[in-house]
Amino acid sequence: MRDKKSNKYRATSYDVAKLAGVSQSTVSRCFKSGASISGKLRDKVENAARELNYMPNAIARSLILQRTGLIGILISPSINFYYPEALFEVTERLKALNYRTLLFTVRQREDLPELLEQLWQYQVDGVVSASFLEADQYEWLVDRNIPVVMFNRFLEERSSNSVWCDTDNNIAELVGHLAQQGHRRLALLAGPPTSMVNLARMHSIKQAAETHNLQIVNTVHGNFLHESGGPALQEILGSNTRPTAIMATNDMMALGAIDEARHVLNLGIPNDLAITGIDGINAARFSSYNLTTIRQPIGRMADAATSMLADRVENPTLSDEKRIFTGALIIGSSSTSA
Amino acid sequence: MRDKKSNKYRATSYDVAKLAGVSQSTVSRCFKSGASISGKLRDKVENAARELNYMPNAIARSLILQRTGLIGILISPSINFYYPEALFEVTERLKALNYRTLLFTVRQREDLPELLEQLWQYQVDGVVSASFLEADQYEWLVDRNIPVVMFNRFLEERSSNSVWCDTDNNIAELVGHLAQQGHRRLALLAGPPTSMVNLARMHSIKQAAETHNLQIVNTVHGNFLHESGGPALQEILGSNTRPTAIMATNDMMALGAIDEARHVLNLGIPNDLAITGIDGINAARFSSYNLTTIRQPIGRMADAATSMLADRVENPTLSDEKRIFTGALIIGSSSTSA
DNA sequence: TGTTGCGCTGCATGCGAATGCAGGTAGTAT
DNA sequence: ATACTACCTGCATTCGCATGCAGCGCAACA
Repeated sequence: MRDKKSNKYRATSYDVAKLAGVSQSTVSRCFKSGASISGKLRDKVENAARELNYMPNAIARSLILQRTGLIGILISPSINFYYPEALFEVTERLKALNYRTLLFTVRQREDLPELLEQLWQYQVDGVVSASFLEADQYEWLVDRNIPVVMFNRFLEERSSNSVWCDTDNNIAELVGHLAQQGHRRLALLAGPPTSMVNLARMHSIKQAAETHNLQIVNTVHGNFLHESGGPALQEILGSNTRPTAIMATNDMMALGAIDEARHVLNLGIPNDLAITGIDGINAARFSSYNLTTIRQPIGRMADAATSMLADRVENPTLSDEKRIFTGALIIGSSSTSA
Repeated sequence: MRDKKSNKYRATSYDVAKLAGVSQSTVSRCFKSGASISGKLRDKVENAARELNYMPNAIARSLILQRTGLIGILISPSINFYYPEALFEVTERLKALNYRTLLFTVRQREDLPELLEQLWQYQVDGVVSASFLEADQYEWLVDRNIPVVMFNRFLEERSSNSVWCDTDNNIAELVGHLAQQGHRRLALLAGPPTSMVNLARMHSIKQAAETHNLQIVNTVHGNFLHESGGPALQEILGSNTRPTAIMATNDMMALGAIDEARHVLNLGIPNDLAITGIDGINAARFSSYNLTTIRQPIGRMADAATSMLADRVENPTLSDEKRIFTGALIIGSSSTSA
C-alpha cells in the first residue's frame, strides 16, 4: 500500500470517513445524489473530502454499479472529414448526457473482432458505431447486453438501432436540378462497393436518373477519400461517352474530382463539367469548392444517436429503433453558374 | 444478482474456475502473461472460458492493478482539421501500445477543471493534451501521479513533458522564400493572442522578417478557423499599406484567406497576393489551394508523445522531457507561380 | 529410499465504493 | 410521559480479479 502521507497518495472514502468521524457508507452517500444525509454530517464529510482532495473512484464505483458511464465509439480514422465532425458531435452530446467516450479507430474490418472484445472487457455501457459493423458483430454486442446504435448506417439483415439520413428525396431533387440545368449524361463517382451508404446513394441516383431520363454513362468506384476523386475522374473522362455532370456519392471525392478537373484537366466547373457531392461537410462550403451537395443534419443525428443509446442503457428492453432524418439540398456553384 | 442461466449473464472467473474444476486464482493466472501454469490446466481453463464466453473484466482488473490502461486525450473539437489528424494519429499509437483512448473535447478553458476531475475519477494512466492546459492544471494532474504529455505545445512557466515542432528555421526559410519572390511587405494573419503556438510562430515570423528586411505592415488576429480567414483578410487589405504576401500562423486561416481573396475579392493567388500557412494539414495539399506551408511531422510527433507517456506510466520517476521536431517547408503555388 | 528443490495450485485477502438491513435518535402525537 | 413514526447512520457484504504465501507433488540427486 502506498504511503498515506505521501502527497501522491490518493484518499479513499475510508480516509474521508475517518477524518470526518463518520462511516464509509456515509461518505459514499454524500457523493450520491438523492441519498439521505443530514446537513451536519454532509458538511463534515465535504470538508474532510476537500481537505484530502477526495473524489470518488469511478472504477470502483463502476465495478459495484455494473455501469461504467463509458460509451465506445467506433470510427474510421481515414481522411474523410465527415468522420471527425460526427465524432466530435457525438462526443459532446455524450458528455452532456454524462457519459464518457472510449474511442476506437477502425482501419479495416479485420480490426473489429479485437476491438469488440476490448469494448466488452471495458464494460462499456453502449456503443455508437460510425464504422463497419456486420450483423453478427452487432449481435455479438447485443448478446452481451451492450446496446449499439449505428450512426449513419443500419443493418439490412436484421433490425437495429440506427440513425440514418434518407437522402433519397434530396437526391431526386438534386438530379432534377441537374436535369434542369440541361444535363443529359451523368457519371457516377461512387464509393466502395461494400459501403452501404454508398450503395444507398447510388441506388437513389440511378432511380432518379431514370425518372428524369438522364443517362448514366459511367460508374467508377473510389474510396471516399479526396485522393481517389482525381483518378476516378480521369477514368470517367477517359471513356467514350463523356458526361456533362458527375455525381459523387460523398463530398470528399467530389472535392478531389473538382481539384483534378480544374487544376489538372483545366476544365471549368460547372461550365465544362458539373460536380456534386453528398454529406455537407464543412469543407464543401469553402468557396474554392462551393460544392452542390446534400447536407446531413449531423448535429440532430448525433442528438438522436446519443439519446437513443442513453435510453437503452437505462432500459435495455427497449426495442430497436431506426430514426430517419432527411437532408437538405445545397445548391453551390459546382453545378450552376447562376 | 442476474440469473446465471440467462444468456445475458456475464461469466466471471469463478464460473470458469468451477467449470474447469480449478480455483479462481488459476483462471486469473491463465489470463495473465508470464504466469506459471501447467499446460494441462491451461487447456482446461481455456476450454471452460471459451464455453462460457469468458473474458476478464478490465474494470475489476483496473481496480486491483491500480492501472486502467486508459489514456485521456484533451482536444479541441473545433473545425480545424489539424486536430482530428492529431487525434487519430495519437489514438492509433496508443492502441499499438495497448492503451485505450478516453476522449475529452475542450471547447473553452472553463471546461477544463471539470474534465480534469473526470480524468482523475476515471483513473486514467496518463494524459495527452492537445488543448489548452495551464501550468497549474498540469501540476494538478502531476500532483495526482498522472503523467501528462503536451502535444504541440509546452509550458513556459515550468518544465513539462512535451512534444513540440520547432518551426523557427522553417519559418526563416519560408520568409526567405517570400523575400526571394520579391515581396517586401508582409501581413500577419495571426491566431488567438492567447495561443502559444500562435505566439511562437508570430515571433519567428517577425524575427525572420527583420532579418530579411521585410516590413510587416499589419497583424490581424483570427481564431485559427477557416471562417476567420476571410474577415481577417478583408481587414488586412482594408488598411493603408497593402502587403503583397500574407503569412498565416496556421493552415486553416490561410485557406480561408485564399478563398476570400479569390472568390470574393477576385485576387489572383499568388500573383496579386501570396498566402502561406503553417501546419501541413491534408487539405493544404488539395490542388485548389496547393498551399505553401510548413509540414509538421504529426506521425512522428504522435509516436514521441505516446511513447514518452507510456514510459512515464511505467516509470513515474522519469524526469520531464521536451522532444522537439522540425518541420519541412512545402512550397506550393499559393506563393509562387513557378 | 530419503532429501532437496522447484514448479504449480489454492487459500485468503485486498482494491474502493454502494447498499440492504438493523439499530438508533429525534420529533410528533396522544 | 409514552408510543409511534420518520429519518439517519453504521455494519457487513458485494462487485470481479490479482497476488503473497503456504502447501503439495514431482523430479533429481545422493
